[in-house]
Amino acid sequence: MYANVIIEYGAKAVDREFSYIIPSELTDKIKVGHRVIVPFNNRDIEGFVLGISNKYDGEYKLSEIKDVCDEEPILNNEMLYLGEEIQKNILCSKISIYQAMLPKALKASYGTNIGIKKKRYIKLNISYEEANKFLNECKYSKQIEIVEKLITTDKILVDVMTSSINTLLKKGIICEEFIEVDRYQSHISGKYKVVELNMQQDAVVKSVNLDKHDTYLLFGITGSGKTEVYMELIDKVLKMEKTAIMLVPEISLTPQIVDRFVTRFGTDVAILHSGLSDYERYDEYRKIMDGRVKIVVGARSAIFAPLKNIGIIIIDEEHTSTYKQDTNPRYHARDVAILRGKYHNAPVILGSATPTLESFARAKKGVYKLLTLTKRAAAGKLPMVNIVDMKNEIKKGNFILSKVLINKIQEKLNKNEQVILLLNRRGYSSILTCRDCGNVIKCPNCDITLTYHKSSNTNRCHYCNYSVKNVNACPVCGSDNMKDYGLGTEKLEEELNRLFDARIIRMDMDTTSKRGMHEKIIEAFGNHEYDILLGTQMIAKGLDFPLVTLVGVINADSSLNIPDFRSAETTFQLLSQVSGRAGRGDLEGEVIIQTYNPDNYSIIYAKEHNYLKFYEDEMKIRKTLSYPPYFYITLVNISSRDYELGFSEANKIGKYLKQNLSTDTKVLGPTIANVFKINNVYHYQCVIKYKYDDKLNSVLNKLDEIYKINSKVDVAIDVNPVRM
DNA sequence: AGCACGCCGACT
DNA sequence: GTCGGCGTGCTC
Repeated sequence: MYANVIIEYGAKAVDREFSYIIPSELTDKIKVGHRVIVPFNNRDIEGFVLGISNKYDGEYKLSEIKDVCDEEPILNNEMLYLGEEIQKNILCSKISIYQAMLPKALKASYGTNIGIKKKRYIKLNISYEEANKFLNECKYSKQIEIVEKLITTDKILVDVMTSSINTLLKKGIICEEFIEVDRYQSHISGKYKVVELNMQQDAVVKSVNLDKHDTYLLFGITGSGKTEVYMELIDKVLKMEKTAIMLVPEISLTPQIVDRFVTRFGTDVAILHSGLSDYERYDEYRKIMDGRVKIVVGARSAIFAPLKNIGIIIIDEEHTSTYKQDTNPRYHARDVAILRGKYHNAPVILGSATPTLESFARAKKGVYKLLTLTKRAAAGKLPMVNIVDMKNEIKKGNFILSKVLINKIQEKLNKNEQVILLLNRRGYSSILTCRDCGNVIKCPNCDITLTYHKSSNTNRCHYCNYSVKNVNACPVCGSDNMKDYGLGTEKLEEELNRLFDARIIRMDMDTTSKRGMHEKIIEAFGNHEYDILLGTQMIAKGLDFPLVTLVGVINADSSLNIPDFRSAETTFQLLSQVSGRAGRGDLEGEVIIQTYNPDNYSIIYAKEHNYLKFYEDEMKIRKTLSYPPYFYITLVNISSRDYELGFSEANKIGKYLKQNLSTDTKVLGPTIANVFKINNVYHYQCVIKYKYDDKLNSVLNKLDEIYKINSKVDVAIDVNPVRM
């Protein structure tokens, strides 16, 4: 018998199946999907069996499979099918897709050993009669104590072996039992309160047909109780003896969402997010594989959770760009969800207060079924939003916080209410410049300015992590007449501490890099141990604090100025989402947005909570400029350490695309990428815009084929990018 | 990806 | 005369 194996290496050059002989002693064991050890190029590596046949007609002298790694196949039929389908739409190696589906412990990776943790228990090995007889005869108090205890309790956990235990084991009075332990313990706080659904929520739940596949877009304003709808739907699915996947943005995987699911559904839930260690993740994953849980709550990769008999897939905050992986394999969880929904004949629910234009357009066309929630679930109304023109404030000398915002913060502090402030930039200041020679301090490896971090007194590059001690002198002319511009969260925190006598906590990548810090900050703020929470966009999503009555956006322009055709959309989404954090309880909330562009439509529509108007205006622009959802986009990124070579190859590729794609397809570029130099690698890009192009896939595949053996120039192809 | 060849420069 | 730089090519 022969097996076709894909090997663990993700390199494009070995992205194909290799044939091996299945030795006779393994023929009964090896099935498609099994993880195996094979000799490859004089060393042992791991791979997955993708096919088995009884003849081989190639000309290679084949080697034998060395061993099978697991009792059961790691990839089931559905996963194998998903791999096939996903590869049809995005360009990447097949192995990279299978690896992305699995926790580290189960990936094909020779030498990685992440095992199951077991604990030692002892229990009685003899009958109670015999045990009593032993107690009468035994004269060692320790041994008697143990046996007496084992008569009343089934088994005892043993942390440290003692001589008494060893003796009892040797005599055969007791025996050992090793039981798998669960290394992940979600700290559950509180009890689930049954929430009565309002009429709108109830209508939404009723209009989802759980017996067939359809994709629904649940368009519900912030605070309208989407999570309650999800839980009700999942409850119905469980009653049908089916299972459910619920995706949330990584950042929402805070105790807040986890709590609600765990308190309501208990041990039926497995949680998958990046905060887990490889061991914890393996334990959670095995619960899913073994069918011990019925619900999986997790971030992007949880869409691959090997649940059987799926009855519903929910993607919360569907507009979130992290649902698309930004490294190979560049899959979008939404696409995988729909594939799986079809496979299981189960509905897929996409939920958001600010859906992507693509999704909303599909809902309008009837491709998705539109469900809406227009009322806040609690008594509260949507918050009143005020826009402050910072151009006027600057004239008054208010560079960071406007007078209005300062007054409002003080007012809330006086009332013992809470405040959230959003500033989408970490560090202290983003630009350091020399007043004498005009030099701007830049990263030596990248094409961007260094950000000054006061707490560590370093200048850091947010692209390549380059870090250098700040010496407060110009590296060009030596002058110490340096000036910093640009506002970051560190400086804002300093300013808040100067202005207010309040308990302030900052949440950004720098304060949450340690494991568990994210949860800690959110819990502490939720317990009102702090009055003001300031942070980057990680504070914008999913948080629910009833005492928060004021949300301030310090600089609404930062996301507006990004050169990406979606910048208005992401700004609108960010402002709407963060505004939605205010006034979620009984208290009314308000929002203050500071901006230098008070007339920008995305800011004005966010103020008015008017998604539909934003949608209409933005769609007109997209139509004029031939952008999604009117056209599809594929981004071809050409990168090289060699500036000249990159340039010439990018031109070759541009020409090749223009000549070989359909005439209706537009090829823009090559141009230099958004950030030209990252880590000493120069990036160029071509943008392909198309409605339908049957040549595209083969042309891109050919391009990929050509450049996968080129070690000097790298070509990365991103189908339907979420960022330009 | 990782490793073996293979062909040209600075050293015991 | 050799050690070793990393370019090229192959792996069932």
